[in-house]
Amino acid sequence: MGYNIDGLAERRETERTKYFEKSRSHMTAATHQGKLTLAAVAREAGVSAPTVSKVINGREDVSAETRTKVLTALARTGYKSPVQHRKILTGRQAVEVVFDSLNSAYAVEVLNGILEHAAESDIDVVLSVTGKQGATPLSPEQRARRIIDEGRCGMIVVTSAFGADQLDAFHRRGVPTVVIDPLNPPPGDVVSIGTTNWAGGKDATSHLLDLGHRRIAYVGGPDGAECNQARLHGYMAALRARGLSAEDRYILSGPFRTDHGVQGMKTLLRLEPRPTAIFAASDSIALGVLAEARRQNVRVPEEMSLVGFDGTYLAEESVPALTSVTQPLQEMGRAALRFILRQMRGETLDSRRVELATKLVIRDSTAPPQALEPVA
Amino acid sequence: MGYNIDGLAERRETERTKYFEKSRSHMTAATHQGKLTLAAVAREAGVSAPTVSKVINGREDVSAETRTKVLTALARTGYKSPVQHRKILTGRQAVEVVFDSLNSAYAVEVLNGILEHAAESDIDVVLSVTGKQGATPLSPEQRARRIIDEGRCGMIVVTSAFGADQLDAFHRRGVPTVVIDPLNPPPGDVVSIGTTNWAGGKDATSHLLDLGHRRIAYVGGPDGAECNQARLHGYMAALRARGLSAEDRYILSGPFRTDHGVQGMKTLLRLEPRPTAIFAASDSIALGVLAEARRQNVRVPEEMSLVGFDGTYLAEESVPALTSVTQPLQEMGRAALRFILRQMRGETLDSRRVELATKLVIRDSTAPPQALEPVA
DNA sequence: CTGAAAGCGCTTACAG
DNA sequence: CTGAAAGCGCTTACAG
Repeated sequence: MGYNIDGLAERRETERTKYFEKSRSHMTAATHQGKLTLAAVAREAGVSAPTVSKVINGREDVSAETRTKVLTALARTGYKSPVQHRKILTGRQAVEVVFDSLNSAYAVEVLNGILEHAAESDIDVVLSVTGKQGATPLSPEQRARRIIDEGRCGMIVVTSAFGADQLDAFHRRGVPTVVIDPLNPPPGDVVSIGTTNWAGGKDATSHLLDLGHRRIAYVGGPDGAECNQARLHGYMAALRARGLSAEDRYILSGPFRTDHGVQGMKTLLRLEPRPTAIFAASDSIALGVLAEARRQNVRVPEEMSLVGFDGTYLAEESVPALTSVTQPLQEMGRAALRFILRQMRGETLDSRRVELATKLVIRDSTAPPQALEPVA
Repeated sequence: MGYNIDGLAERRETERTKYFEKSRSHMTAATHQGKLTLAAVAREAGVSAPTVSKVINGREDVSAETRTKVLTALARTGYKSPVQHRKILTGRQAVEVVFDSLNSAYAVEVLNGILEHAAESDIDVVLSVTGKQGATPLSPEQRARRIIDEGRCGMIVVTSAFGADQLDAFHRRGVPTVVIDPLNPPPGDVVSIGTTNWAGGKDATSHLLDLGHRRIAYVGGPDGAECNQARLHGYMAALRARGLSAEDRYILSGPFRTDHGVQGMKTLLRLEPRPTAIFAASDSIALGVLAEARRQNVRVPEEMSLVGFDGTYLAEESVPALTSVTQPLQEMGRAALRFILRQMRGETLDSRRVELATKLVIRDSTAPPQALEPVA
């Protein structure tokens, strides 16, 4: 056998991780007795060893069908290349995590969830941030290669900087990959985690309608973002359910940032008639709305009700505290890692898309329209 | 050839590390032309390949004389096993980074600085957070052992959870370690990075004095924290320089958190005479002060001036924007990593303690006492 | 103690 | 697109 891996195995017998044990339990009878070689995987998949080699090395000259068979066999047997194998015997696993930026409470909460679950599972987290790439920008193939070379056990993507080609490159090479709240649906088989944005948008809007508001504006997120579209459609659905229709001029879009909220509020306050309530697509946007309201002496919630989205600590700490649609951000992070661990163990996933439930949390920024008394 | 190392070498020709280049320059003519295989080393040593294999794998059944010949040849040719070779060609170094928590703009900014410099230096960042430790709590020795086993190139500590014993354990084992803004001075030789807290505290207070304030309160950080003591002493020095003395009841302490600011403001507003200005030991504390001011309808800066500390985006985005002592947080992160890289390279450091300069940034939360007109 | 020979696991080149 | 065959580099078993 190659490169003295077994000597190592002997010396460090006690350090085998639970994974390794688990992955063994998924091996089929055929592979159970022998070593788990590439040839064994080939047998399992009903193809030749060279074909498995090609799939592992990301060659193009493999049919989609064969590739699928091989990937399945790889997952089922829990095959590890000698390098990975050695890594499992001697070291800790690490998951690669990539964020767009950490400058949002949203990102930090998701990261907290990942870190927590990683600590529990004894896995390292290798963090990087898009835009802070090294001197040499990498092609999707190179990046995938590197992830494999470094022996990462998977990839959590919380950025829109990775296109479908990149995600596909990870997936084709069998790197378990999970995308959190993607702007666009990821390609084919890549797992994605989101929340019930549509329901959240509907809940936020219904709450305002229940309070008696009829002119409700939506200060939305980026036009292209799927989560924003879902929230917008939830908003429209709630209006329609009461026989109201959305007015274009009450619907804005822009980045999930405070300054967009400031601009949006300026725009809305110039309208005649003004809306009496605003549903903001994120807490940061809502804080911008709130700041501009304060500058223009528009009292919240007396003269303007405001609902945010995300439910981060920003919502709790703002004055007035912000009614907001809470997303289980930590849980999203935890779930992402959980999925990767499952894929590593070769378990079959029930679904490629998971939506966790949002929950409207009512605080002090919403009230009936034209309320005369400040909320206590 | 084995495990695709050569294809890799081709594809990543440009990425060879200086390392590798160095080892090449040691190759003899014989090995220069071909690949540097174990067989080539054998030729060089005048023995067979199996013999070299035995030496590399630490077998006993090799004569001392033969072993010496082989070791010499190994050194002269710079032979690397496939695994090592691969690691050199593809492998990256990683620095271990430990935070107390990421739930502060302060922490995220420091982390941003680390990530940025890491990306530039092609180094991975392995992040963890204190309190989210795995199932098995590690002893200082075990933790140090693990850092070494995983081949980390260094350790950046932004937490008070590691005591002097832990830091010492890292240092004794030769793991380059840098502590950022430690609550207490780290032991002996460990490098620490901070800012000019004393000067910052003095600047903040002098600014308020210059505006004409005489009753200035300090809503401080944790009693034990060195950075807090320095800020407090800067505050007192500024007062003394004007012939004023600090009043105990104007000096509070507590955690660097919003709720402490809220409580502090409640306490101060009950005093008679009230202070006309507050120096808060962090932006989060200042935001708590600001929130309570709003609740109690105390206008800032007209009825109460407020200076924060940190200069994170929180200060910029608050309404009114917060005058604050800016710390170069990103630069602290960058500097920490820079120090580790230097220690790795064996450079001698001029100093075990670095203080970066703070800078007072004046925004809209400070004004002369009892100003009648709001600041534009 | 040494190394020729056999073997292992993976990859490559190429015939079909 | 696939896989039999050849090849590579390292290791092992064993004859001397």
